[in-house]
This record gives sequence, C-alpha cells and structure tokens, in this order.
Amino acid sequence: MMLFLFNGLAMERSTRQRTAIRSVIEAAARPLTPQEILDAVRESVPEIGIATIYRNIKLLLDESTIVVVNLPGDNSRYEMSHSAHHHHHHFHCVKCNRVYDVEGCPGSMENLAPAGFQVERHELTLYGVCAECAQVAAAPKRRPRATKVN
Amino acid sequence: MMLFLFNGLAMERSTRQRTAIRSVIEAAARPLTPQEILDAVRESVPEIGIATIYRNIKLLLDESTIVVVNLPGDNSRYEMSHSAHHHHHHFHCVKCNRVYDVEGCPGSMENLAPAGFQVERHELTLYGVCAECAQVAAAPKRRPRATKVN
DNA sequence: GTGATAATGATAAGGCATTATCATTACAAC
DNA sequence: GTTGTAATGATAATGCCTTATCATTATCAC
Repeated sequence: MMLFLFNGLAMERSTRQRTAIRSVIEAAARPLTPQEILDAVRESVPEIGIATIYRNIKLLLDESTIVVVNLPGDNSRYEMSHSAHHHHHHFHCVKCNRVYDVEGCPGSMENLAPAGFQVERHELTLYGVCAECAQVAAAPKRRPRATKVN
Repeated sequence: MMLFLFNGLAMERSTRQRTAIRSVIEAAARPLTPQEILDAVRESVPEIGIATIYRNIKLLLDESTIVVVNLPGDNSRYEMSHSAHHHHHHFHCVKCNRVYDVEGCPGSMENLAPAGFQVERHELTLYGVCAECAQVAAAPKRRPRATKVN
C-alpha cells in the first residue's frame, strides 16, 4: 500500500537483472556497448532482454554511476564514472573490437590548434591489436574470440 | 546511340550538381557532413536534393577523391583525400560544430598502450572554440552563425 | 504470506542517416 | 536539333540503434 516513498521519489528495487548489469559494467574495467553488456549479463541471467539493458543504462547515467564513451564511427559505450575521473584515453582493438582504457596522455594540446583557437579538451583513440588478440595470432588456432567481454 | 563506353565502363557525365559538389568539398579545406555539403551547394544550385549529395559522395569515395572522417559521437564527414595524405588531426568547435584540420601531432603513441598491445595508428580530436566563434563571442551580436560552410 | 507496484521481456514503434525507386531532366556524341 | 541514357529530385524504403508499450513477473514493506 504505497510505501516506497522517500521525499516523493519511488525507491529503486534490487533485481537480479539490475545487480548483474552493474556487476558486469564494474567488472569489465573498460567501456562496453549495450550489446556487450547483454552478452555478459546473459551468462548469469540468460533470460534478460536488451530493453532491460537500455533501461538500466539510463538509470546508471542519471545517477552518474556510469558515463558515455564515444569513439570515432562507433556506437556509444559505457564505463564506470570513477574510471573517468582521472584523465585517460582509449585503445580500440581492430580484431576483437574491444575498447580498453589507456592511462597515459601525450600532454598539452593547446599548441596544436591554429592561432585564435581555444582548446578545451581532447580525445585520443589508439587503434591496433590488443595483447590477447596478438597472442592468439602468434599461437594460431588456440581459440577464436568474438564478443567476449572480459 | 550507346557511345559512352571506355573499357566497358560507362563514362561519367559532368553536371552542374556534380561540379558544384566537388568544388564545395575542395574549397572547404575541412571535413564536411553531407548536410553541410548540401547547404553549401544550394548557394549555387538551389534545387539540389540530399540524394544527389549522397550519390556523389559515394562516387568520390570510389574514385578515392575524398575520404571519410569519423569523429567521436558524430556523423561521417568527408574531405579531399590529398588532405589526408599527410598525417593530421581535427578540431571540433563546440559552438558552430565545424571541424577543422589540425596539422601537428603529439608524436609516438606506442608507449601509451599497455604491454603487449600493438599500436597501428591513432586519432586525436581537439574540442574547443574556433577562432571565428571566439571573435563573435568577444564582440557580441555581430552576426549569428549556424551552418555556414566556409 | 499479501498486496501495491516497480521491473522485466517481447516486441512494436520511433529517430535518424543512408539508400533505393522511379518518373523526369539534361548531358553529350552524332 | 536528335537521341540514348546517365543523373537528378522527390520520396519511399531500409537499417540500425534506442525507446515505448503492455501484459506478466517479482520485489519489498507490512
């Protein structure tokens, strides 16, 4: 009988799906696409649908638990916002399409822009082969990988 | 009566639209979205439609006259491929949304990636205010700009 | 356990960029 | 100018990702 109120806000329920989604994003330690999240969550909650993934992504964005990561020519990915608190960039593996966080940064970019241009921020994306895919290539036919998350 | 053949390939006709599209892309000296191309071409060929823009973009891509430029979270842009022959990056103005070429580069990125990761290439996008928008902001109410091309 | 309702799953619908369709226009070789 | 046909313009259709709908399920304060 109408008891979930706290300052006029309905409380949030804890479901298997919600818990699994948060766990997956947190455990990944790299930005995931909604589809990657779906695939990973289905290992523990096989019946989950894509709509629930999107619904929870929106919730997590609203409460600033996660942030959007946009890379050139690709769909949005999402990662823990505490990962984004320190300045970092991304590595996009051209073989498995996974995106990894990269800690370093070449440094100041202000001098790159033409005179009169004010640089506020920058985004750097590295492309290449991740360590895991490089290993697979070196030792052929070990195990083909596709859309694994971790 | 069937005379446009050269090695079995139909010849390409020169139309006002096609000429205008190529001129616009060449004159811009920066990557343009299909919509930006449309807006600019309409100044000389007002009746042109968006389909013709896309058709000619595809042609220009096929003959390698232009190349795609993808920036984070944005639609594809296109610029002359000779612009892309020398390594460069891009500046995205957060006010007018125009994208400019930037000549410099911070340098080698190999050391940024974790051990075992092979870096093949990289993309750098600067965000900020372009010289023109900065001027407009300094001297307010001069002229509002929206989707102008040059 | 009960009951109110938030959350879910399946799927339809929406948005937006790009492509296909097709009747009409206009190049270009003669 | 004629004529064949590539190109165009208007618009419908596609494709993809994301969101809305709605009947059903499951959470949680009691």
